[in-house]
Amino acid sequence: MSKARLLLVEDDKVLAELLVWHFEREEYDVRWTTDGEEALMLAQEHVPDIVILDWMIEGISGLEVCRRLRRGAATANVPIIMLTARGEESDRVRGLETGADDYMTKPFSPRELIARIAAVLRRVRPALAGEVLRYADVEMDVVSHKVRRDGRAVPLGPTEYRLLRHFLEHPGRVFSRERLLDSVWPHDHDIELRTVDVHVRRLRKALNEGAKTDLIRTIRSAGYALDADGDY
Amino acid sequence: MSKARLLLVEDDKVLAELLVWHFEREEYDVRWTTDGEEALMLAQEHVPDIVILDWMIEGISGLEVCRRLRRGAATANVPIIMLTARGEESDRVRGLETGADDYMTKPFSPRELIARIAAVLRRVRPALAGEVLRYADVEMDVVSHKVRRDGRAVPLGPTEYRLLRHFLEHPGRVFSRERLLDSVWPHDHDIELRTVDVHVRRLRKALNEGAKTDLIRTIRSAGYALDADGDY
DNA sequence: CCGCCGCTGTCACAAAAGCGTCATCGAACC
DNA sequence: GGTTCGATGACGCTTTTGTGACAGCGGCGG
Repeated sequence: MSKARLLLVEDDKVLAELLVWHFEREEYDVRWTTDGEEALMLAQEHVPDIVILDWMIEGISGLEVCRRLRRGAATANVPIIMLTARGEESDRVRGLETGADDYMTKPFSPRELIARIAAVLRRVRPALAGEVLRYADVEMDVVSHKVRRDGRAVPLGPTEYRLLRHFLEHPGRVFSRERLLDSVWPHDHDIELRTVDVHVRRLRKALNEGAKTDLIRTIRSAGYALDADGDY
Repeated sequence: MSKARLLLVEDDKVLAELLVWHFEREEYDVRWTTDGEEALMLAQEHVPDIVILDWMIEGISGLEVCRRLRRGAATANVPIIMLTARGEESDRVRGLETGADDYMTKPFSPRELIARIAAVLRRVRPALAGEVLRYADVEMDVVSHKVRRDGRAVPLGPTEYRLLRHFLEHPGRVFSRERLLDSVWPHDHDIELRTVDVHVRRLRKALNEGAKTDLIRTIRSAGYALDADGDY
């Protein structure tokens, strides 16, 4: 599993360097900027797994950055932890309501921030926390790379594995072929959209071995989703 | 979509009642216990959408409850917010590492807790956090592309889906066929005005499956509108 | 170093599903 | 009662998805 990509937006250089040091010790792939606009650009060009965002930064405010990240389709679901010197309850509530996932008041301990980051990531990308992913009767052990359905081992190729993992990390959510190519395939070369269909088919075939119900729902002209709900 | 089910484990009765009052105002379906063992039983028998857990409770400790919830297959993914009087950093980190999703130190403001609950739920069950369009007994989950009426799944084609979505985004408003073609159809080629009629019919048919009342009102020589008011 | 084998990406074709149009019927309006 | 506008069912066509086959790549064991 690749490292989790973290974007830090903080204009206090001393604090930022301290945090970067801690983050790197935790094996995060860190990117750091002091500027709101630049943060948005960076997030656009390579979507991070989590954003640590100071409220008071150069250029546009942290709150505004948060709002804009939420508006962008690609970044709408990236978790955000806000940092701030403002300890007022109303500020905290406002931050959370704007779409932040968590909120820490300065001064805080890096260890606690690390712990909160881990808690948020565990929720958003369980695979990064080395847990077992489950959905309906499917289990994926991220550490041993084993997948079983209803207790029975399911043989998967590398791509099918990544595809299934992506679905398991976001059960129920619909993904367009584009988005799947973007998040499941290595970012380098251009691949035909329809290739996704083929891999979905292979995944289905492996997963449904033995007359099981299909867990992957096709949403016409929209994409695919993991879905055990038979009503559809 | 039904209300979010919340399990509160807190043995300070005064605080608990205050919180319950707040939770109910937020339309949560609240269950409250003071005891750790009982909490586990309750969680077993009816899996909650989120658990608010005091660290210091009767019987086994909150931390242990947290750990056991995480171990149970059914409850492994239920988000947990821990409450505690212990403000020590090491405690907070320990709580988060045990699998809590968030952590609040007493005293705290109910508003902030509410905001944190919303933040956590938004991530875990988008459907519970307002990414669902509703009108009367119709719900459209934009993330999973599912539509249900009165709890029953409604199968829709892409165009019907977009059409309904448009109506749900502007309930009660009347749209001319032109306007609908303009905002619901892809902007490329010219389409016969009457085609709208046909799609409205298909949408009605799917939506009214099983002798439901018609939710789409026809306004003669003007257009269509979403409208549950049967007085017309 | 060679050859086998598993995996991948792409294609062409088949099967669905959905779409737009029309002709016709029915209801509302004047 | 005539006229206008909307509802409806049928139908051929287009778009989208499913599927099987295949050739290329790359790793691995021999």
